[in-house]
Amino acid sequence: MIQAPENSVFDASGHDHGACIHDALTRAETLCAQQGLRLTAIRRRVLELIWENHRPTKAYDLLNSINAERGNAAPPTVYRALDFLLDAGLIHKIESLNAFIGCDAAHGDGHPKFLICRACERVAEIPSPAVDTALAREAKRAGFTIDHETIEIGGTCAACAQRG
Amino acid sequence: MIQAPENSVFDASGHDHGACIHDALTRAETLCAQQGLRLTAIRRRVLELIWENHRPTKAYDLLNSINAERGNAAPPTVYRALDFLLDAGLIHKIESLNAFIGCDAAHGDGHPKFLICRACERVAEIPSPAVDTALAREAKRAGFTIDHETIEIGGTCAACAQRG
DNA sequence: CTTTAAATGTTATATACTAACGATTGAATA
DNA sequence: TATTCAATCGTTAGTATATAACATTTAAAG
Repeated sequence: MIQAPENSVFDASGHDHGACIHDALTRAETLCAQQGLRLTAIRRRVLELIWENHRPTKAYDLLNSINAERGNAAPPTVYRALDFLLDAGLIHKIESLNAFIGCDAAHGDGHPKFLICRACERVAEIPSPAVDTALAREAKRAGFTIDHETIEIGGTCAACAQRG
Repeated sequence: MIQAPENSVFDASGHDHGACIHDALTRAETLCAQQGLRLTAIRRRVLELIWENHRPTKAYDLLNSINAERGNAAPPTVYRALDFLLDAGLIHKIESLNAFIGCDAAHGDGHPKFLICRACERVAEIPSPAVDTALAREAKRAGFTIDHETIEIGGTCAACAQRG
């Protein structure tokens, strides 16, 4: 189990990880039901593995886990599940790590933004309307239409900075 | 030659590409001389190829170009040159494309930020103190120390939007 | 049921990157 | 200028990430 640090967005103290995973899956089921998407066994399991890990998770780690359980997965099995989950907005890809993390909807309506601690490998999905506004202004100035934002801030979280 | 669109940061009208490449290499030479870095033939040629392309350029495309010229390059040849150029701040890696682009210093002192047109594949490196400020504020709120920012905004540039 | 589109299995391959070690080069200095 | 030593480069091999293509299975809809 992850040791609990003490700051806000990275805070894991009082984090009931079992409930966290359960909630994420419930949200996924609700969303898929609403949108007429099929959360199949593989897709559900991949999502669950990502939430269990609660860190950016690599495709081949997922592949190994799936294979340990069912013994018959090839890369496309996992990549197709990941593509589905990405399209459904249930996970995000962290481009700078080639890894995937559950969407906790902390970005609200805005674009997702991540603080990534290199020491503990944990990721916080943060809202920041101010960043969105500033980027929207820059885009407008350039006559640029935004589709997607990749905002990944690498560094050190408070807990890791404190422990040296 | 790239057809010239008409907006600001993506503007290529009146762009003398030969001079642009030449300037970039001159800047690189100056910087390396100042810092006691060795801009060797391979490193220089890789940088030049990236600027000639003037788009995010893949490592293996560079490898193929080098091989067409000299016939004896393996992946490490290119990756080592890219590592050098990255460390020297002469190029940036676009994480969302696994590709590399010349640093045009448009970010000034701040972290580099990119507008990436999916239609024409061109990239504009934009300054935005407002974005930097907003992110710094969010990081501070979280007690997070920033090392590196990956900010890549995908979308459509004005010229591509106009031509449909 | 039957049909059919979606999902999955399977094989193969493309793309991205790195480790390790020997050979060469070139800058510093004896 | 000869020597030395660290930086650079060549080379082989391997690991990591991702996709193409097509066969088979599943399950939703008629």
